[in-house]
Amino acid sequence: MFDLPGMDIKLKIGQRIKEVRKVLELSQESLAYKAEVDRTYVTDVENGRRNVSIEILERIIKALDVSIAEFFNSKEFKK
Amino acid sequence: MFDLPGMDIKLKIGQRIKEVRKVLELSQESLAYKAEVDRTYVTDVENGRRNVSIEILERIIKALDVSIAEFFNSKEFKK
DNA sequence: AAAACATGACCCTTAAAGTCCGTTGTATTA
DNA sequence: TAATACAACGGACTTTAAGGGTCATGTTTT
Repeated sequence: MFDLPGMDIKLKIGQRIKEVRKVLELSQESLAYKAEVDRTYVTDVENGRRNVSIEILERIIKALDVSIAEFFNSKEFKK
Repeated sequence: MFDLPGMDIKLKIGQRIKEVRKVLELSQESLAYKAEVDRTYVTDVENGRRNVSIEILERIIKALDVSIAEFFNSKEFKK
């Protein structure tokens, strides 16, 4: 995992989702199911190809069982 | 300012932006200019009428001179 | 070796995000 | 009385997010 300061926000979001998902030992598909989004959509988000809206992102974060504050309280989102 | 647990994420985002903007004594228009978004867009976001994408939100947060982590490290985004 | 599972990479609609032109209301200040 | 600054709102327009389809690939299980 990398974290350059000027790194694309979409990639940061993606890797953070993947990171939390892995801790929960969830597949992309079951995360997608919980968040009520398409399976391929989760793939795209994790790979930084989607500029997600805050409502969809909130659903995904909720499905990861963390608060929004916790989700963003990670190295790549500080400074 | 209120904060019900089930409150719309769009409203939470909006009031948080307004809160930080007021501290900086910035007008909606000059924030819009800094964030390179339309002036009417800032009004809409602050009033919870826009489902902002993460890229636009990042620009607004940057224009508020806070990190993304700091922005979301606020009561309404915890649990 | 085949089946089942997980992920990734395209491609393509349509619903919605985001832009831009206004106008209106209010408060302040000359 | 105007003149200025800010916020809110509307309508029309352009761009893109959201969602879905399909095929390919790699791993694991039977």
